[in-house]
Amino acid sequence: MPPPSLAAIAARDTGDDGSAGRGSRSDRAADVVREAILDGTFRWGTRLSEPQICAAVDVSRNTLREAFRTLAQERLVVHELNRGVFVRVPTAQDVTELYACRRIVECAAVRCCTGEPGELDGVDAALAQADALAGTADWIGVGTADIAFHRALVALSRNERLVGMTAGVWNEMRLVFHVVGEPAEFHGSYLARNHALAATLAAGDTAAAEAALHAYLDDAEQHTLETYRQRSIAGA
Amino acid sequence: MPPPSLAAIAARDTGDDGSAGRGSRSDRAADVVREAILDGTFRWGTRLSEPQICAAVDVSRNTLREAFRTLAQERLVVHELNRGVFVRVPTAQDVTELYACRRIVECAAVRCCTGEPGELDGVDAALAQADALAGTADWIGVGTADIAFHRALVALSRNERLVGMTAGVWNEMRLVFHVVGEPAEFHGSYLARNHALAATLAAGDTAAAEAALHAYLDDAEQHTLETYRQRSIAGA
DNA sequence: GCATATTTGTCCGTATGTATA
DNA sequence: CTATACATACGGACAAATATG
Repeated sequence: MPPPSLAAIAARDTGDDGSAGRGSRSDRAADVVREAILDGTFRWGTRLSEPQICAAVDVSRNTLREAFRTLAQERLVVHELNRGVFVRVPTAQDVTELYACRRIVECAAVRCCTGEPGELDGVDAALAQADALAGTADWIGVGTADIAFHRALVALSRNERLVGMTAGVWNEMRLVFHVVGEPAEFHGSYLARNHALAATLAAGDTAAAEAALHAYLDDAEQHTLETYRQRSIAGA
Repeated sequence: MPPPSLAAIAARDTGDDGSAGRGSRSDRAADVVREAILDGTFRWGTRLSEPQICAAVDVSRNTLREAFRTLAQERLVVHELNRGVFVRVPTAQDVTELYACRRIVECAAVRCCTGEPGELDGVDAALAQADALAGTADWIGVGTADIAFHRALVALSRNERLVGMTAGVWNEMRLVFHVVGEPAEFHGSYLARNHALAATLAAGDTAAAEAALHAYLDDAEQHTLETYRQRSIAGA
């Protein structure tokens, strides 16, 4: 297999904002690699070679290793001693735990919904984004917007710490979507349910919304696990 | 103020297991510094000087910086660009969010209690530890055991990811306890309630246990915030 | 099974920029 | 305003572990 287009990654780096001002160098290196993982440039299970990526993003090994440490804590990569860092491969067991976490946190956050004006702005924005991308058949983008929608649900708790705590969950969900291959119909069916959920919330019926969300996550979990079984992906 | 006893920290390093075998050097450096923060050797707000700690734990700056990155993600220290790393100081706002997270996660975990034999072993062990330390008037130890008790409650979910997600919460709670100064009576009153909670769980009444836990966390939050107000600790 | 090449883990020295006294 | 101390980042070096032929 040919190495991923590292040149394109380096280009993204410089094209960011021109001046290399804000944030430390290792943070910006982490940004570039994170983006490449989330959009699928670095596929699940790929080993990330230090020398190659050092050259691509133009940082020293020490700086890149700090960036790797950040990404490891974000659950995007796993670090194996003396072997290097690899893009994480979520197992079937991971999928089960991921959805269990989401049921707990998302349902609790929805219960915090108060109905004050503007509260659902973030939720609606994610929905609009998903609609737009579905129109252009960009299903990876739709998957990302779906994640943004559910992250916006957690933000309803108005608890910055809870949002930060779930950051790793969304990263792993992005990897899960890449693993299942995101066929066109995978996210399409959930887009309608997201709309229904938002409407229930806007109507102020948080109890019904919570119940619907719980069922939604149960269904999505089963759907994902079924896809895992079909493709014989490791579950240990 | 005199610098903390760095020599004692270095001694702990070698006294760990003799051979410096398992884990990377940066991981072991993080272990030493983490322990020093959790047990109060490095007080809240303290700036952690790279040169001093490098000498104390006998690692290079690059390695120590990797360790700092780990501790920052664990929420024990905060990293300010070009200024260094500081032991985190939880604000009153942090306390509020912390307890909100705990209400959500701990109550959900308790609901997962099935009643199978041995399920409460971790919970009981933490209680026994707290009792023993209360007997020796080691109130810092009692606070740590209290945290271990509640961490064991989360483990009832049998969700390794949920346990990992809350790791930062327990670290910050430890810092909160250090900030409030943990007088003798601070943890003592909750020890009895922990025992009652465990008894309710052992009896299989998870609904009552969840209600009691919710009330417990409400009370502890108010108690902590009151102490914050009395000592005029920043809340922004 | 063995020798070799690659890669990682760790360290040092140093230059540059930034904050503080 | 200058000076000092410190954090940031680089490049090079070597040992150890791993992968490859």
